[in-house]
Amino acid sequence: MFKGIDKQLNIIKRGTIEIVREEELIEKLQRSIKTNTPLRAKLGLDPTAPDIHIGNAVPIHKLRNFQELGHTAVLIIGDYTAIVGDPSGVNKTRPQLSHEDIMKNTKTYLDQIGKILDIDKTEIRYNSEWFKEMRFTDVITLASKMTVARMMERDDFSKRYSSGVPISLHEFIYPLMQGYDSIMVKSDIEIGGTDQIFSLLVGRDLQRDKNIEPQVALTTPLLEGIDGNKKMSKSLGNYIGIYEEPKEIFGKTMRIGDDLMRKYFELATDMTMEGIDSTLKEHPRQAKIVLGKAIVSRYYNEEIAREVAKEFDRVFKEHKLPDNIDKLEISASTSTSHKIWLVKLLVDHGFASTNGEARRLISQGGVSIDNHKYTDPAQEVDIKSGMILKVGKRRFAEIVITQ
RNA sequence: GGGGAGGUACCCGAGUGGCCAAAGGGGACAGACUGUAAAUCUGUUGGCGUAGCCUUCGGAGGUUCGAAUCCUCCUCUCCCCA
Repeated sequence: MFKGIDKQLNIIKRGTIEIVREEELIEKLQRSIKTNTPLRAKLGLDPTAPDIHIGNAVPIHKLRNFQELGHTAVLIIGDYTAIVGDPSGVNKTRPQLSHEDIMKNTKTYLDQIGKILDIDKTEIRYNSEWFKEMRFTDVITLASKMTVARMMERDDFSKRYSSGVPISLHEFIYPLMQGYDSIMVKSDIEIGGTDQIFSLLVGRDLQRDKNIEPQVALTTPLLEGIDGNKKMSKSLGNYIGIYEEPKEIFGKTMRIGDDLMRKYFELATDMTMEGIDSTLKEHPRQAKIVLGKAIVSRYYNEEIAREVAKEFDRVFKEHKLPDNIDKLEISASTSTSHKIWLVKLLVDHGFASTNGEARRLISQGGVSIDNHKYTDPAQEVDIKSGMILKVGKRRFAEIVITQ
């Protein structure tokens, strides 16, 4: 029923940074095979941002690997840990989320996770299940398992402390909560990004303290955002969301730096290492197209991937118009002559958020209609249906005048 | 509880009475170059139908012809002592 140890290990180890400890993982796998019992692989996600991107999808795909190997995927929705906010790797206290935000984010999370995991086979648990029942004395007891010195060994905390950035007391509780989750779901293996290692190890300590066999901690690399240097995150705006339009996913992928390609291939696609190696020998642009298609295929399908790649070439290589241009409807009643102030046109239809921004776009040569560039912010244009408005390099709209 | 230092635009950070819509950097946006690359270079980056006007420097008052800058109170943060 379960694959052999080597086969399983091979899959499990791809794209991981560290396994603490590998011997224990092997033991667990052996026992699993012998007793025909699936292992429980845990991944905790805090619904702190409403979207999943290909960076935080990395550990989710790792969880999927376990699921495909026949083990039990346990997904923790950290509706209580989200109240605290994971201090890992950040340089300031995270804002506390309201219950409504958490519930809203949870909903989109679950919708999106279905793109990666087999939801029906996934054990989904909310950590409010046990945390909301806790009494203050329980919290005190839990807190007693951790020392301040150990907490301060962490880079993120010690840096904040020495540079005078506040650390709130409740942030110390976070890893304890995450570790406590492991006890409650009887975790055999916990997956997390490399920045999670501390919390994962705390889980082991807490389990040991309760005389439970410690979980194996498995870390996956953090994926840099499309800017190429900072960790991919929603708040930095350097992410590729798995729920974005295929052409957005593809376009954003094409914009990453060449040297980031290998990592994206390895962590954001299902391609084999051999396939990746040979693809990277091609012209970088060609390789990047393969990458873009692979990522789109992962969350949509190959046909859509082919289409967006084709469209991309049309627009940016052949400099033609895209196949599908968003319609920009203008009511005829706005003006009888259809003469409209360009600035107003841009602002009214979301191409700029303020008049100032629209003026800037225009005077810098970023706006054209039917290939005619307008550079005077005071410009009024005579618009007709069918005219093509272009803003910047990649925003297009076809003007449609409605009665 | 006592003492000290601070809160400046999206972020970091300069600015101690007028020359401040506020240096510099980062980010973002646009342009050039290109492979829509990346890197680099140039420009823009509070609002307003913009040679002008309006609103900003934690909050509320006050002094002054004039306040980010001085005073009072409030509030938040950091450090030292207890």
